[in-house]
Amino acid sequence: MSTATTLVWFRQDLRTQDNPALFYAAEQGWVVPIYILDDRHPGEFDLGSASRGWLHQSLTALNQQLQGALRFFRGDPLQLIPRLLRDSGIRRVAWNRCYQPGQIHQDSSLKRLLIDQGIEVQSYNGSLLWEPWTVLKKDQTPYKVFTAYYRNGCLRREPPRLPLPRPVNLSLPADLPETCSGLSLDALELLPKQGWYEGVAAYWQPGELGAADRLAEFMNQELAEYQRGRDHPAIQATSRLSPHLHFGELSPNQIWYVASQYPLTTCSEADRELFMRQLGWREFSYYLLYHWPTLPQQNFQPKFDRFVWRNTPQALLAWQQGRTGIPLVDAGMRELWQTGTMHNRVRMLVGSFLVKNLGIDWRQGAAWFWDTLVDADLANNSASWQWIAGSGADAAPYFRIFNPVTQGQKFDPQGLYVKRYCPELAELPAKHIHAPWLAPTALLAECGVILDRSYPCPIVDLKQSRQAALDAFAALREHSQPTEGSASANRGKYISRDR
DNA sequence: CCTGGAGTTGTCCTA
DNA sequence: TTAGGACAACTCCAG
Repeated sequence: MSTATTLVWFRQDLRTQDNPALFYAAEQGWVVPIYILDDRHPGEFDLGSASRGWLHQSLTALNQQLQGALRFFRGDPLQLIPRLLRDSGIRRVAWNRCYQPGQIHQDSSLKRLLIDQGIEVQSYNGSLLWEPWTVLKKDQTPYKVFTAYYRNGCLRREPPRLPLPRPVNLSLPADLPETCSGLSLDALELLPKQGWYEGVAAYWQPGELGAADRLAEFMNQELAEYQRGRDHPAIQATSRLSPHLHFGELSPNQIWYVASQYPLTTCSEADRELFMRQLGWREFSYYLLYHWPTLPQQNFQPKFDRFVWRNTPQALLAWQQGRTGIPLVDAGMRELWQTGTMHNRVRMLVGSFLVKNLGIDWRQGAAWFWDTLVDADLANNSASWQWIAGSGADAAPYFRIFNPVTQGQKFDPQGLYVKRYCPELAELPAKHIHAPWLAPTALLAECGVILDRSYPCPIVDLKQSRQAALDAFAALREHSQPTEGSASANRGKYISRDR
């Protein structure tokens, strides 16, 4: 194989458009695309079950885009890639960077290893608008506050790179040695064996084409109502692009430029900026994870280490299964189970409920989301759970505790969202749907609701548990010590999570 | 080094 | 009914 051939290693960039590694490899000659499933990561987060199902479909789609030339492998990239290069005689490798701490570590080891063997290695930024190490304050330390990071750190520097086109005339050689042909996609065993994934799959169209459709539909149908609708879970007003983004079926750059160039005759400046700001939040999560790699395991604010979480497996199970007796919480948790996603506002609310009303460690919530969300993303998941718990960077103040009844009345006033996922409450009038335990007994009977039988009573008293949380968080304050938040102090160590 | 303004998404009580 | 303030300091960040 000549030096004009590049091994292109796909990871979280499962697309052919705006894919720097693929684009520049194709410019240079032949391309051998590979995917490696590494599900024996030592000290790394394994893919959750929902993500594995999505990945299977996304790889199917990518393989179609690549005319069936994608080669699948399973194992350790540090051993596989050097072997593939040896066996095939290919002397160049390209990939787009990943940003999980374990991946960064693995990639730099691999890069060193390959360069020592005289292999040319090309790595690109394919998944972030701004590289985390380029956005720093004047004193060269990383930001901890979103608004300053986004406004002064990101928006004032040079704009994100423009998206690249799909490579024309992709040259995909077929004549590689037998040992380089890899496995079938099915041999990766990504599809969950249980039937539940079929329900999830019905809601989504994984893959580059599905992602492009979703983006176009969001722009044309939903962006104009974004500000007004995005907080109402019964309405489809959010972009639902997160799983596509997570697997790199489209890049943030593609979204950024489609949005920023969208004519203001159709949407308002406020809608557009609010939406683009969400991409900013994604950047901020990756930024935090990069500069504070312990974000998935350790409280960003060390004073939370003193917090004593309640170990109540039954309450955790009730939360996971959507039978806490709080309709909006249960609706959200059931949406998650049935569709692999959950509306953004409801995520905050079920998170607040788990941490503040049930007093359960945010890591337990993060672990469940990790396993069940099709958009499970280490950066977003960790940063967001720490945000809602109050332990994070620029987090919600501890006294900001969501009341799921009030939130329901505000954002699901008709109870349509609750009714969709809690059909046993469907007959209840809107006035009572968010707090059935307060409804008149006669009315409940009339609507076919038997508390503790057809639908549970609340497993906690909202008012009492709120006060308990306020007291517990206030106690953290009394003997608080100076916090050491230095980036360098925390860097380097990545401890595997106990699952 | 000092200073002052600001900080995603809330709730509850009071007037 | 509704609007405004309290909640609790504390750190961050820019000038």
